[in-house]
Amino acid sequence: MKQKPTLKVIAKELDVSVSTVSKALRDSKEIGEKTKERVKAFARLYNYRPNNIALSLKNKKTKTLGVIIPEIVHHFFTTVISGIEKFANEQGYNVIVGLSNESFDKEVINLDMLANGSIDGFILSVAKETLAKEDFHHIAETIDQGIPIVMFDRVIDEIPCDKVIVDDVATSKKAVQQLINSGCKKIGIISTMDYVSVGKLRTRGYMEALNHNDISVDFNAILKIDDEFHAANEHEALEKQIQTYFKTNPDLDGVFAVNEIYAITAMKIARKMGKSIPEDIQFIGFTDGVLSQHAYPPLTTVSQHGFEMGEEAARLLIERLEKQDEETESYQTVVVNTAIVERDTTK
Amino acid sequence: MKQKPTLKVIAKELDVSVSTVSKALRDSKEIGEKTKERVKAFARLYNYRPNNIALSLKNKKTKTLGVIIPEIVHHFFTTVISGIEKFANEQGYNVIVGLSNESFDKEVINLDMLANGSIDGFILSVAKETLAKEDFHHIAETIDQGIPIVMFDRVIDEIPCDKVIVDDVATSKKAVQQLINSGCKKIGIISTMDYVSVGKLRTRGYMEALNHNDISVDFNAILKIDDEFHAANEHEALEKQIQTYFKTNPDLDGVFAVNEIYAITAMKIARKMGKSIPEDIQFIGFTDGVLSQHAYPPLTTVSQHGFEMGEEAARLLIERLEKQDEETESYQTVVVNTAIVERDTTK
DNA sequence: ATGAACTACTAAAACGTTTTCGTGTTGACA
DNA sequence: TGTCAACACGAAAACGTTTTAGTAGTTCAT
Repeated sequence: MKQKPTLKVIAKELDVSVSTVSKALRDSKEIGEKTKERVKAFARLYNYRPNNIALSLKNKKTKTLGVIIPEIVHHFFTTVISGIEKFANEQGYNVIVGLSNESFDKEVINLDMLANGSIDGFILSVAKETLAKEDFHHIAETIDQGIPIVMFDRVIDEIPCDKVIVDDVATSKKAVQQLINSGCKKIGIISTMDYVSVGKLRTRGYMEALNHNDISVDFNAILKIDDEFHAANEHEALEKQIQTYFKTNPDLDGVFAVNEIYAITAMKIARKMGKSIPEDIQFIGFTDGVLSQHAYPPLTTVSQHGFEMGEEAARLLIERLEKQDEETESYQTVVVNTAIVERDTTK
Repeated sequence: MKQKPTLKVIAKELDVSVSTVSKALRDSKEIGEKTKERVKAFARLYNYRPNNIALSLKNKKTKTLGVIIPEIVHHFFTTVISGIEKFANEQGYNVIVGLSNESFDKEVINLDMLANGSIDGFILSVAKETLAKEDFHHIAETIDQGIPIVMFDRVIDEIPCDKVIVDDVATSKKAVQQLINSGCKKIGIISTMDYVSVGKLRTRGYMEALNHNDISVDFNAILKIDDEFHAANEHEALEKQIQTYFKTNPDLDGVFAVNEIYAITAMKIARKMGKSIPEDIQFIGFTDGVLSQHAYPPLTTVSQHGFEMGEEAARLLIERLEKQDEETESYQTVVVNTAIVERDTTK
């Protein structure tokens, strides 16, 4: 087992000082050519690599980003991570991930664990429980300690920081309009509880589309899924809620769902009730993932471009980190555009 | 913006020495009660947290694990990560992820970037390109530098290290046997190229099952998907290969696919060719993910218990890290068991 | 011959901890 | 009164870097 050489051992071995070694490796002009060569050759031979931790301590920056998301087993989030990773790596940054599992406490712990110098900044999508509690002190405190945060997807309006979102209202309006254009007369929405910002906004877009077409909104056609945080039978509960929803709304011929799972589950249930898609009832989902692509029939969705969101988030964060405190320009909110990808659940 | 207090500023503020502060906070009996209280109160007030980087440098351990996987937009891998995260967090470890994107070079870079002191050990699933090249020097070197590696799923036999796998041969045999028991007469397999260890092993299990039932293996019924590493049209290429496969094997009434995507894509194509599932042709996939659950019809799969694999991998790694060099017990290979979850693509 | 200006290097501090080894002040005991 | 523990604290080293501020030794012009 070869131990990693340090500057000190190289120095001793070559009988020069540590500073000479350091400077030689960084090609300082203070050091003579022959010594430089000697040092570099030795370093190459023993495969010297500067110790990252020591550098972090010295420079007071770790070159790593902390990404905290509610759930990793989720196509949208992993796409975002891919985008973050790509951009971050290109800039020489690493990515450390924390999972909140939609839990407030775990979010706090994760923030805390990493805010002790392990990372330079956070990219965060807020846990549902946190949104429900409306307790954001941990986030505010982190920012207050000088650690920048970029929020994406699930953001908090009250917290001033960089944000990456899609225009949920406009996009949803567009999606519902598409349903209307395809001949739907009675359109429903399957959304989340209002405390989830995106659910609220998408519902607003839904209503705006209806209003815009002089269709009165039927509040019974608005389903807000109440998901217990991590009940074991989560998925059964979801099915049950959608089932009763369809029963109370038998005349639905179009459904807009705010995520893939809701859409696909609804489709499954509709099919079970004997409806054919898209003849009897049409569907559009939000967030384009593998599930939608491979669903039966393939689901028409609005694509959020998660990869791009990740890249943007990483870009915002790294730019702020590198700018340091020079110019503390104000916070940006980047809106990445969306696209409806038409597949077989719409006419 | 409150700056994080250090021991030094606390010491100055309270007019004691740095060592006193450190000891007081760690409840050393060397320090008098009143001083301890004074220090603790102050620390609590200013929310003091020891700087992780400094600790890492001092202790020569970072308490973080590096996880390098080929692809994160993949249900199996994210499940494994969840398992790793859970176990790691419970033990006070963080997880830093690197994506190889199935590329040899990116794998090398990732290993290199993190091996400079950033992490204490690796959990790794090898990139396809690396397996194809059979160039494992970067992995061997990392281990040689004293950084332990745990491999999972895609492992390398030649490299001695801890491993977490499923019994691919036995499981595949079981799956194919199930197909046989359900009345399939002509069973095919959709696998990967042989250099992907799991593809090879699962193919072996397939053949063993046939042999065991005195069915001769038809090598035309064995499809080894040739995926260009990240061609843009990756998925189209896959469909095309499967399509010609079905054409050359018109009498297939059972298909065993080594992953979800292959299975689902094959089902889609079979359906397009007018076959009904499971009446005309039955399917079993490997790796139980959302895709299988929500496929139409819901796909019978063998579940790999990715979460458990992640937990096991983290456990092996952390145990080795904490044991340090005391007892260098030999490497373990943990085999996590599998289960066939029957859904609607088998009779 | 003197000093200035290079050249090529070294010493030491600093980043924030923990820990080992002192050290000065008490109090008790002979 | 002198000696010795016990007590409460401090100084300094160490982890591996980078960087600032020297410092010898040489060269060159005056």
